[in-house]
Amino acid sequence: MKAPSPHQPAFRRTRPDARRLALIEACARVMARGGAAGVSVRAIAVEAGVSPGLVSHYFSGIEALVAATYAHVEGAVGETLDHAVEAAGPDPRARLDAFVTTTFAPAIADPQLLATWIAFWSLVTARPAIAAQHDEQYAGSRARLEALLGACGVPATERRRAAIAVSALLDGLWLELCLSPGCFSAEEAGDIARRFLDTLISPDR
Amino acid sequence: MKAPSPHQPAFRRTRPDARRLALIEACARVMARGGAAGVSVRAIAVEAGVSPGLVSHYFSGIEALVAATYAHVEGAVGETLDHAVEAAGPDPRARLDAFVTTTFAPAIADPQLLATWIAFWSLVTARPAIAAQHDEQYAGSRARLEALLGACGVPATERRRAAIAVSALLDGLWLELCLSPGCFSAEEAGDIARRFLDTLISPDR
DNA sequence: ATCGTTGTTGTACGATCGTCCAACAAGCAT
DNA sequence: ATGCTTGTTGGACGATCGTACAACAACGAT
Repeated sequence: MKAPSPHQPAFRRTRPDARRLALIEACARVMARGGAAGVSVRAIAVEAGVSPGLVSHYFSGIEALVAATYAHVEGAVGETLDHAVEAAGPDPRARLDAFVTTTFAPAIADPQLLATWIAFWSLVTARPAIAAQHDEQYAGSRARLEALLGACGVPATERRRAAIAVSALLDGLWLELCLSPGCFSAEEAGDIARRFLDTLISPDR
Repeated sequence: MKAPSPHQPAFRRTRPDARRLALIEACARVMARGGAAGVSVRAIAVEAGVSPGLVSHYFSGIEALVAATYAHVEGAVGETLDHAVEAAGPDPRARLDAFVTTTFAPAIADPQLLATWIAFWSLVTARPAIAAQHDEQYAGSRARLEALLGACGVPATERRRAAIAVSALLDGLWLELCLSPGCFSAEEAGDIARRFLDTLISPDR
């Protein structure tokens, strides 16, 4: 090597939004590995390969980073579900079934993903801002479900309740699937959810 | 005051099991007040009115105390549900409805109670012993539900699935009711669950 | 080639964490 | 009244936490 360069850079500068995203993804990995209790500024900095000071530079605190990570992971989950629904074609019921099946697919019903939710939930009760963020996320999730149910012929007057019910059933199955994966299978969860949908959607169409 | 006593006792001795229970209840109160993240040996000791060293004396660590607290609170919830079922009389469907209604009653669908569950859940992924404890609790909960469903005429071959489904729906509704109490009411949650039970229980009896 | 900006580093700081253990005293047996 | 058992205290200890900040260096502008 001719090596005219006296040294290689000790670090690389990055566009703020890219660095911010890297920190968020590092936070998600740390939570996935060590659980919600293992998150710390230093662990995240090591995971992202940066100095601990950077976390404070991009986020007002560790809680803000957890909240941003939740928002990011929730967005990714939403995209995965949307793509699955779109790939299912035009038939409304097929789209709803795809939504259910994907909810229990390995990419989403992941014990490591649950750690992000738990870390976020643990802040909901005490922090009003976090509670508001959760309400917003839940409202969005329910709206998506209402649209899918409406396309299947669920009357507008029943959509709200139906969406709350489906959302709760899916969440409950998803939670248990993550907490004790050996108790029942993703296929069973999907069957249970689809059978429930049968009772909500009138067959006369 | 004649006060022949030079001083009043600096502390009172207690039977080990009573002190242990007092620490568990103090842990539950601390979690209810400050969320799952606020639990610490010192906070629990202050809440229980004892010295910090006592926590280490009765429990091998803070995680063991959280696990014991979860077991205790879960037992109390189970008793509340059992009493409600018993008070509902002999009719199987009335007993099942009482189970549902009580699940969403203020005593159980309590945001502060959720903190205990979250603190416990945050340990499930990383600690095998905690995971085993959760599996045991879930199996017990499902068995109780299976018995109630069986009494309502759900065939034995379908009981397992039905219990998983009902348990998931109740858990999902309970979770959302705790996380954002303003989104829907306990009455709505009860109506949704009872309507779901209608679809599981054949009316021909 | 040099400058200016700003993303990044590394550390110091005080607070708080869980754990441990020797000393103490409350209450029962004698 | 006295001694003994043991529940209880209270602080020491090292580790780790979140935060703040002055110095540094990468890199585009000039």
